[in-house]
Amino acid sequence: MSCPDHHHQHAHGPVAAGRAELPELAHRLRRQDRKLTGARQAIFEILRRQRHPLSNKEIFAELPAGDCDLATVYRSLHLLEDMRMVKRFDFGDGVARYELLAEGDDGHHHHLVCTRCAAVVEIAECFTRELEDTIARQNGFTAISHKLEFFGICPRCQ
Amino acid sequence: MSCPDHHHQHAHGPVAAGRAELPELAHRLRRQDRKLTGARQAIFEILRRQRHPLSNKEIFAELPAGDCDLATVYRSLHLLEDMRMVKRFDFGDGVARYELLAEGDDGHHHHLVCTRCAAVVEIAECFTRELEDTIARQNGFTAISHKLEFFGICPRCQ
DNA sequence: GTGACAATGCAAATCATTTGCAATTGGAAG
DNA sequence: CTTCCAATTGCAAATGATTTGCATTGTCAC
Repeated sequence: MSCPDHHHQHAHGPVAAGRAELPELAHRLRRQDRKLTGARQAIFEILRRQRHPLSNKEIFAELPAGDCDLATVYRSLHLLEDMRMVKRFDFGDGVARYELLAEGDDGHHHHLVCTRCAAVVEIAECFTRELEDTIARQNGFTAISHKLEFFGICPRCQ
Repeated sequence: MSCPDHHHQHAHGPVAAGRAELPELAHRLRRQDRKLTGARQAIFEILRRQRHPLSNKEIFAELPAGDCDLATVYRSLHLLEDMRMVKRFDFGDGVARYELLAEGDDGHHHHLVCTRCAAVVEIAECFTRELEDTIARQNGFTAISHKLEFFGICPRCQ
């Protein structure tokens, strides 16, 4: 599904030019009998612009004046997560945060979060698949995955 | 990255610690003008017996018939956490779980959780302090720590 | 267009956790 | 063994995040 064809990209004016992502969203939605609605496009855009984990509320706040209900934001993110277009992260504060996922990317990476100001830095993978496999094998588990986040105090908060 | 070996069934506190724990609890409580109450003892006992992460509700359920209020369980665990006698874990399902901590032990270890039946296996640390330091240095962070949990499907659920 | 069914708004419902407050209780002091 | 007072607790109501029922609206295949 990496077809970068975009012969009809004028749904929205202000949208960054040269991006094939929206049509892809539309395509992936329709393939599952889902509809490309204004709310979904807007949410998608916000995630594309803010390339770091955003909570439902933060996304809702970015939405142009009451563009849609908070409940719709929740529902949209669940859908996008099921469709693997978005990945959920959990920083342990009881709030789900989401990041856009590139097609084909499983989005696996980690973060370094400041415990004072909540600044977030992305961390490249530093864990071998090998280790996961070893743990899986030793315990007889399958379909293994892991969640890893780092916490500390950022330079500015020190 | 180089991961020595890890095993399940790892009890994080020497068995010997078991006996001296209650008086220790009392001592540590009094040192901070805190009281050794029935509820706290009971909760402590439960955690000592079930050596694996328990949620507030689970602890509450183990408590002899309405021995204390759920709110008290929550309050007690916060207190024990502040006193570092208990460590909180987060499996990403929006429920806090706690494990007893041996004196002096920072309780740092991870788990392998079955996504079907929620079985939990303890995993020994397999992450070098070194890596944490590198990440801290590269980003200018201090007081760094991390949270890591593994998920998969256990043998019985496959 | 137009109908079918997905999607949304809104409000009420859940769930985990917290908190206000009055009534209790541990434990240091007498 | 009382006494006293801050620490605790029970209870109920309050939070906060997230979910859901339902009537209405919006998309899109035909």
